[in-house]
Amino acid sequence: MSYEMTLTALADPTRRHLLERLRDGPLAVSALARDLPISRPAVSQHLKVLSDAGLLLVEPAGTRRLYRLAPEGLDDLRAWLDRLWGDALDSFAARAHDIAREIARKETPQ
Amino acid sequence: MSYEMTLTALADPTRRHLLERLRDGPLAVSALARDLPISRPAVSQHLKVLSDAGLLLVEPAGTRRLYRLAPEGLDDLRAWLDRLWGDALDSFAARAHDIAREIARKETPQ
DNA sequence: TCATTTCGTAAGACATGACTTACCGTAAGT
DNA sequence: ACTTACGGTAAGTCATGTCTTACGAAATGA
Repeated sequence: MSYEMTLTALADPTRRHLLERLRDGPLAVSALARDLPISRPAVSQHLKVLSDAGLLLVEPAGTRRLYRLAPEGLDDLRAWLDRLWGDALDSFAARAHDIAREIARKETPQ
Repeated sequence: MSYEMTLTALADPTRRHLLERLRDGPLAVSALARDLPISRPAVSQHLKVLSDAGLLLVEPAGTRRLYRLAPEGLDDLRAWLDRLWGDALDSFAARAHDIAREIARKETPQ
């Protein structure tokens, strides 16, 4: 949902591995846990974090639960990144040296 | 540098706050620490993480060190996000229900 | 030269989060 | 009804990371 939760979810290597495996289509929990060095409950916990962050969707299929990437899962994060690294950044980069010299002469900021 | 380090750096609320403050231009360490509820050394440690991840550039100015956003700091992360949430995702989203029904009938995967 | 300011690093305390095993509920097959 | 397979949750352990204080190095000004 929020970009904060998205970043928290993406910060873990195991969770990134899960996302990359789901890149090729939906998978059940046991299938995801099969080639990981951790227990199945641990995978379930990671899947919960990813789902709560809006990155995954679940679809029950019999006794199994199929997880897949949520198409709009990255929207909030992308919006935040775009806002942070916006156009103003480029102009500042161009003026960086001038600004630094001003500051060195104590004209700006603390 | 790597998108892994970028994600680790962006996962912390304090570091995100630092980035947002630097959105408006370069600042020194003490200035950044002034309106944060943590000590100045803690800020220095966060700035090191951000710099190591390629998100910040440093420019010495007298006894001070001016930190600013690195214009290309998000490039690797953006590339990884684009690859993960690629076009194939949409087609899978469209076929999700069909796939789920196949799986429920045990035709696909574990 | 001496004092002051700014900042990085080291060492240790503490909180957070990623694991484990144990357990329970649900769906499907016999 | 009984068994098996699948998966979520709880409780506790352990590692990782985020703080703190203490200290030292470098630049500035008197």
